[in-house]
Order: sequence, then structure tokens, then C-alpha cells
Amino acid sequence: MTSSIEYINKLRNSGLRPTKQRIKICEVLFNREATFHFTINDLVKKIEKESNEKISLATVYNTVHAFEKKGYLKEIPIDSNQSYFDTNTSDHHHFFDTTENKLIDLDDKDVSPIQIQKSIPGKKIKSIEVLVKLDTDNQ
Amino acid sequence: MTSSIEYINKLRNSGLRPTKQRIKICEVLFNREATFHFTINDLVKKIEKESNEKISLATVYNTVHAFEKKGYLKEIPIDSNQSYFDTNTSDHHHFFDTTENKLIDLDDKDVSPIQIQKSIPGKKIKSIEVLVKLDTDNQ
DNA sequence: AAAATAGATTAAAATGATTCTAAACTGTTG
DNA sequence: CAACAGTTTAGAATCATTTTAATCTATTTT
Repeated sequence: MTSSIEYINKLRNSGLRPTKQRIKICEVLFNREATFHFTINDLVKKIEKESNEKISLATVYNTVHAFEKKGYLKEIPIDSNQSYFDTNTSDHHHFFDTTENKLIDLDDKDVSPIQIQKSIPGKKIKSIEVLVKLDTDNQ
Repeated sequence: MTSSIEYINKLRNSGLRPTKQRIKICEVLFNREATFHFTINDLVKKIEKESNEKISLATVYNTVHAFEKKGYLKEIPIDSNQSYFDTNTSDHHHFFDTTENKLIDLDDKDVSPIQIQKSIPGKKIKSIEVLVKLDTDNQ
């Protein structure tokens, strides 16, 4: 449980004004043990459940993008028309359960180290992401 | 260079009527040596360039989805709001050049074999996809 | 501590990719 | 060739996301 004073400091330290909307979103996103994988829609629902006052959809988008830019959130590419975000910003990979449309973290130790033998002149590797799609096993 | 008769057979064999729109789309997609990575918008532009008659956008969407379902195309997940498709449906991975928004194939031999140490009860692995994001190297 | 200002929030409109609709059209089968 | 099922089409509808422009608020200046 992190107190809102810590979120206020965190926000201020990264050059974001600690508004009541941003503090609320911090609480929803970061006051939890497990990693939180979400779409904007998921987040809006959580906010509504945990709060009486509503936050405008545009603010939720703005805040998520601001947090992503500051490195507090990571976007996960999935073949969907919705963006998925992850509160775990460390280098790690994912399962994606295609039946339930849910992301599951893979620890780094769960995936063999990945080496890329090819390089493109003038380009450097920015990230390596593995997405393991899962299906229901009916056998 | 594949003749349109072969596309007609290919379509008929997979239960798709060989209409002139579908044959044209086959020609644009599959009459090439290199793999073709594209968005719907890219494909529409290619069709316009190579053809006098235009194909309705809805038909392009329908056809791409039909081809994907039949296994002639593969969707590649990228953190973008546009869907990317690949004419190379074999198991392989990708570079994504984030400066130019372009996909580049990685041969299987360019990526070390990937082993997943974790499993989820009742689920089986459907696919493993690696996306290596590239940035311009200014050093 | 009030005034000024830069940044943030908001509802609503706009955008852009994709999907749907319903009418017209075409390949296939008998 | 008639009948049917599948396909194409333009345009409308949808859905996630972004923009707009007015209002509001945290911070800085005086």
C-alpha cells in the first residue's frame, strides 16, 4: 500500500502536476502486488468501481500516455484493435490467452535467452518481445 | 510469375469463388519473390497502381480476412492501430523499424531457438512470435 | 496571499481503421 | 438458362483514440 504522498512526489519528480485525477489513476494502477495488464476500457471500469467521481475518458488516455512516456507503463503489442498496457515495465515476455483475451507475464527465467544473428546497418535493437499465444487444450 | 489459372485453382480448391477481384488481389500479393508486408492501405495503393478498375475497400478487407483464415496470410502484431499482414505464413519472426514503420523478416536461423519453461494448465502453445524493435543508431 | 501563467481536465466533436448493411451482381449447379 | 448461394459495392455505422476549445487548477511571480 503506497500512500498518495508518494504518488504526489513521484508525479512531481517526473514533471507531472499531481492532480487528483492522476493520483487516483496511480492508486488504481500501482496499489497492487501483481502486475496489472489492462486496456483503457479495463482501467476506466476499475476507476469507476473504486471512485465516486468520474474521470473523463480523454484524461485517462492522456494520463496513460504520459505514464508510458515516463516509463511507468509499457504497451504490449497484441493482434487486436485495442492497446494493452502493463504496469510491469521490466524486460519480460508474455503469454496471451486467445480464448479469454488475457495477458499473463512470463518471467525472464521462463524464456530461454534470445540471440539475434542478423543486423541492419544504421539500426540498433531497441527491444525484443516474445508473445506466446495460448489456446484451450481440448485433447 | 504465377498465371491466373493457378490462382483460380487455388481459390476454388479452398472453397472461395475465383472472382476477378480475388484473382487481382492474388496477383498483387503473391506474384513476387520477396515476402510482402502490408497494411490494408498499402494493399489498396498497390491495387490502384497495378490496375485500372478499383476494388471496393470492403472487398479488400473481406478478401484479406478470407485469405488469413485459409492460411495464405498471417497477421503480425505491432503496437500500432493498423493491422499488418505478411505473405510469408511460415514460422518466423520480425524486425520492426520504428522509424520507418516497416517490417523486416527474420529467418528462423537468425533467432536462437526459444524454449518456454512455464505452462498454464489446460492451455497449449499456439504460436511463439518474436518482435525485435529497431531504432535509428545515431552514435 | 492575490495575480499571472502554464499545464490539466473536460465534454463534445472529429478522425481513422474497420465492420456492417442491404441492394445489385456473378459464379456455379442442375 | 434458371435458380441459388456466394460476392461485391457504396455508404452508413461502429469503435477506439485524438483533437478542440473552453474551463479549471497547480505553481510561480509579484
